[in-house]
Amino acid sequence: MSVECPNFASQMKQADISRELRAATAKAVKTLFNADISDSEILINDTRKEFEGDYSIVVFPLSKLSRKSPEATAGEIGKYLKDHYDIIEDYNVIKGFLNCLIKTQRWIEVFEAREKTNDFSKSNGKKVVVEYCGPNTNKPLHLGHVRNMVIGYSMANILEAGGYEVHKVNIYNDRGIAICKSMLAWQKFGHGETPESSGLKGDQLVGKYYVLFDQQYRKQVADLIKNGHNEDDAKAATPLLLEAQQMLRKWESGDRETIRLWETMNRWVYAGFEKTFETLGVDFEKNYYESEHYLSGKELVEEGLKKGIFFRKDDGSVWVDLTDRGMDQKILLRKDGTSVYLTQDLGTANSRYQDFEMDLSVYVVADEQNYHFKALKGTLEKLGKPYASGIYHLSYGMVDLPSGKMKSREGTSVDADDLMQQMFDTAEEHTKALGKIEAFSEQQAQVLYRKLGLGALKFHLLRVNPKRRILFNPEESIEFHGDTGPFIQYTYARIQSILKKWESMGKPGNNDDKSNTLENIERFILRQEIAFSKVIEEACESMDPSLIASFTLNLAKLYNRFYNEYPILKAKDKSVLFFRVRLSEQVAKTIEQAMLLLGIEVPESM
RNA sequence: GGUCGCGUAGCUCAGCUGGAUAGAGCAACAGCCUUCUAAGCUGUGGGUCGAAGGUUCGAAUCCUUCCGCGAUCACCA
Repeated sequence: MSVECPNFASQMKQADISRELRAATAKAVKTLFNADISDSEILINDTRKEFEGDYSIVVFPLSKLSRKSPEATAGEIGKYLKDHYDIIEDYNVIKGFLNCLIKTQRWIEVFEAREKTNDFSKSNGKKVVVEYCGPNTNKPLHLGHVRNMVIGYSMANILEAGGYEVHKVNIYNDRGIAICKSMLAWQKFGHGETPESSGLKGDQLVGKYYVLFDQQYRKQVADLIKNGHNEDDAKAATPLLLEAQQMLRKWESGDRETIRLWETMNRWVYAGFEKTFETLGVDFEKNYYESEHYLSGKELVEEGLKKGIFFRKDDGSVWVDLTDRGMDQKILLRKDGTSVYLTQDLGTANSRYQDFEMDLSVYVVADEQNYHFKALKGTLEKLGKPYASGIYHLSYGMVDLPSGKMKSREGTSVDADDLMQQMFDTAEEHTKALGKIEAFSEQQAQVLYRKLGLGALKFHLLRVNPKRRILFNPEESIEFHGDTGPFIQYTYARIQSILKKWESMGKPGNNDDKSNTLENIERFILRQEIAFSKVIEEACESMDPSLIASFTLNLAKLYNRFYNEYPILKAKDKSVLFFRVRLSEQVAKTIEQAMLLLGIEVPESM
């Protein structure tokens, strides 16, 4: 059974003039020069603003087929197009570029088609799981997690717009030595402190003891060094570290008291994380816990051994040889039979496939783990797992401070909750300074500050290519002017203001009022509008939300130029007024959709 | 040392599978609100696209070498 539902992408394609032009050019080449060329081989650019035209066909490659000069070739193709396609108003040739001016009528038709396709609904029949966040449970979330979450959440939205059925999941690294350090410090120095008794968010409370552990630990190391130990010995021999290791062993052997403490403190952390997720506006369909999976993956190792893909060394440890893929040998089981990181991820990948049977599995994880994911994928491929090829590591660069890497235990990391609060405060300052929201209730104002603060923060993180490192200077606050989230939000709010005013005017204009002129800037806006679906496709293919960010920024810039240079509600001609209102409305819709793909909300006024 | 990534204006970044005189924002300077929201718009200055070769009609983009920065190559996760 198949349901015919409007497919955003395919309808948009019908309204894609550059695609029409490409097909027409291929036909022209066939007719004029009797040469075959596929549509995709024809390169079409937006005409640069210093020349007349909407789209430019790059003719250099075609002159090989015509055996004429680029200019002559362009001239012939231009004439053919103008004679045979009524979408061409005129053309001109400059060097090897054929600049085509599209008829106003065609632009209007395309615009009307665009107006009708404002939702994405058609599925591509594929499932994707997006794993993001992946925190340790011994400390609160920091700016690095924020970048991760914002990328993951946005990429999930973009994939959904691209037709995927999307499942967002989180993985909690809830066991190991790190959480034991927090537990031990709390046990020794906490005096029974709880989130309730201290008023601290649970994750902040647990993080406090993680930092405290490190401080006490350093003190002990210093003492040992003073008493004649060398540094390496001292680091390994402090009573605190030995105790933490002891605690980890007790945890692994299932010691009831240790497990109970671990459960309690993790519960605090999860409650704290939930608040941060809610404030940031991200969510997960399912949570995975390392504590439930760290033993799994062993069956896969058995399977690999049986198939002869893995091998056992003399000491009993099990390895996979990835040298044929330019990697090394990787250990899978220690000689005592315990599993390592890679083994665990083998196990989680497997159970994830049992849970979702996804076609694609996206892991949003920092680029320090590039090698690990290459090894994971390579190992699963060797095992012949059906989901191996669908593994995609969405690798992003870490966030640095001017002083270097963020380190939670040294207290140098930028706390996610603090940062968001700071953004809200800054948004409030800016807004109050402008004094445009007197009509707002306190409640409405708070909602606005949150939208603007998050808009600024998320856009700042998403507008750069994920694989780039980001330098965050706490001394310089994130901008609200220029190429920013609030600038785009402002553009949206401005349009809403126009639309409201238009309504209060009694909505002058109707569909009989056909405009037959377009300003250049209006054509530029339309050209940008109809590129949206292609940008979504590209963002899916390259797993890169920054493409959406650039697109949206450009659209907002074009609109603001238009807004500043031309009257909309004050246009003299009613048909022009009506068209400009509709164009504005459409731009607002696109901005809203695009921003939602980034996980950013837009305000009705600001 | 091996592998991978990055290097574009003072700063932060765009630049699609090679295409026109390399584009924005910030910062600096000069303009634009009795007119639809000035978180806006316009203009000016600012570049040997890390370096050198190569491929091409054509290179920031592709190839090679080199320089600089980072990550990784853990029986940590």
